[in-house]
Amino acid sequence: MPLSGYTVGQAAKRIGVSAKAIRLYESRGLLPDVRRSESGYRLFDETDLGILRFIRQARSIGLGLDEIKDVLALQRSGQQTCGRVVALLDDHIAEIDRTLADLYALRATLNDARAAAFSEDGRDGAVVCHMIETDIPRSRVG
Amino acid sequence: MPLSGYTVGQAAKRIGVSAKAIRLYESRGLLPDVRRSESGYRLFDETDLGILRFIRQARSIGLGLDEIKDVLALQRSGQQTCGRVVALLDDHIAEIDRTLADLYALRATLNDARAAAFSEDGRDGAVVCHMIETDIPRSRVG
DNA sequence: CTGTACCTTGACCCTGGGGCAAGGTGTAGC
DNA sequence: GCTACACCTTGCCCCAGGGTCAAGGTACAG
Repeated sequence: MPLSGYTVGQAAKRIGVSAKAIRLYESRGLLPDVRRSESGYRLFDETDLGILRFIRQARSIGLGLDEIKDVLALQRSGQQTCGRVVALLDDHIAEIDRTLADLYALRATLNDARAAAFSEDGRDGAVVCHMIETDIPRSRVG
Repeated sequence: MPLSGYTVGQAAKRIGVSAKAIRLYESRGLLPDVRRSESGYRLFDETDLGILRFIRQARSIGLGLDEIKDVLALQRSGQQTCGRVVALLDDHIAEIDRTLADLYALRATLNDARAAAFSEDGRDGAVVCHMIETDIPRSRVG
């Protein structure tokens, strides 16, 4: 029985996503009502590929599968999705800013730790890494 | 039978880590040979608390449990840990720099997407979000 | 007919724990 | 002693976003 439409592997190759990822999207409800062949193969049409491109784009800018699912549901119901998408983008931008700030602080901390790691410990003459090794008694460590 | 030493909950409170986390550390081999009471309760001494503080510190600067385990093993074997720790820190700093660059690019992309989301689509007069909604035919979406 | 390339579902693995359940234990009050 | 309650034990499932492997069915070329 010849297959009309794209199998999951073909769709994966065209979109640039793994077949496993596509099955995951379907199982999470992002890609409902995928046609099946008599033997159970998924058969994707151009509409499905469009949705998959959408998902890939949305994933690439950090949206989660649940968020993407919500946007897709809005689209399917004929709603305007711009407001929702912009809100999601704003949330993600804000979170990225927080993450950036955290990473900068972490980077500074790591640099300090790196510098401190070379200093000598006065307690017992051993060279230890101050920033990290705070209170491990030598009795049980060495 | 009165318990001599800190139970997992007491240790957790003193260190500022969840009891569940402490059990995880033990199960991953970061905290070997924890003493047990006759009834099976974990009993932590000051040495254990020192190791737990070490783990908390190391976790706070982004080291993974496996990495921390390696450093602890070096310490237990009497090795100098500074070199290893510095190498780990360098790895993490480099990865943070990569992540920072990625996040900056992502932030820029999101800002572009946000701006583009407000523009109108010429195809069918509907206002859609260009950056994301690329090719989903209206036939099946709306 | 056979080879092999692809498909299916299912289950387990990763991080670093969170949360829950069933049952044992420590301790205090009465 | 009995009870109440907090805390402990182990074990299992859950989170994101899949990766990887297994057992078995299917499409297609030669």
